Amino acid sequence: MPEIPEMEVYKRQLSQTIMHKKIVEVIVNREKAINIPTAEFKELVNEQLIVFVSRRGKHIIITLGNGYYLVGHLMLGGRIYLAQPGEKLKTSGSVIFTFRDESKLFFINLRLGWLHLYTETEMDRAFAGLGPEPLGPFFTEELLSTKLAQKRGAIKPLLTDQEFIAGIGNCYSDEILFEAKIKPDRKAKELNSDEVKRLFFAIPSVLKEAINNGGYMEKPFSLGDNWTGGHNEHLQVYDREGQPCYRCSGLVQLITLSGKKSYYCPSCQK
DNA sequence: AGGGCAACCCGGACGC
DNA sequence: TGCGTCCGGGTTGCCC
Repeated sequence: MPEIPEMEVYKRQLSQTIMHKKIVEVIVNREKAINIPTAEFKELVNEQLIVFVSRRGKHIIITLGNGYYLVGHLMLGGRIYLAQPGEKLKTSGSVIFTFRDESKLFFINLRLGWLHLYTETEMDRAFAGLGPEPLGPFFTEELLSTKLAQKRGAIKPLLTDQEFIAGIGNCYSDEILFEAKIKPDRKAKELNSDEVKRLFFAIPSVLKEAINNGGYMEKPFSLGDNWTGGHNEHLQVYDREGQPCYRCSGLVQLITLSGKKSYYCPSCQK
């Protein structure tokens, strides 16, 4: 379930590999994944140049030469793969773009995930409800503190609320709370200023470390890529139920909060 | 407001 | 090896 670090790793690799390439073929194997009729989608995407690659929350954004935007959300299990010219893949892919140099960009396993073609207005509308980018300049301690004070619920589910902060999901919310030494069921508005400060610093610090390590994905982005997925063995609490905490040797516990799995160390998170 | 829940979807895990 | 069953995960929408 890609979150900011995984999408950022994709974004950086896409920026280095597909920029200024021209799309010469579009294959849509899964029509449900796109937002307009396939013929229209192909008409608007084929023959276009890739002019920019960016990210908003968990969305990847590919800007085309004609001013349209390909906006993708991988949801669960979705992934992106860049195949070298002539490289054969076992999976068919939900949507595939072939470039003039015969490399191919695969969007794979878009089951709940999607790849939409938007005008700028449509994209703005799609992103209108998203909270601040936690790695962006507008995410300040004061903003976080103010927003926390307005919320009655527990901090863990709040961190995964895309309207509260964009791009954090189930895994990194647990990792962030571990780093900040805050228990996931603590009420957001009851965090003291020291805890808010720790949370504020833990958010970018955990996300940036995960990005540097390549995120926690299982599959590479392309042949020879040994960056993607490097964070897997660095996770502190996520999916480590019953295993010793790396910080204090307490046992990592799993609880459910608002229907969300929440891993934490009961002895060093307060 | 926020918690609960169903729907979406199917790969992968598990049972036999 | 195979076939059936079930679960998970982010998001949306609807209910209370």
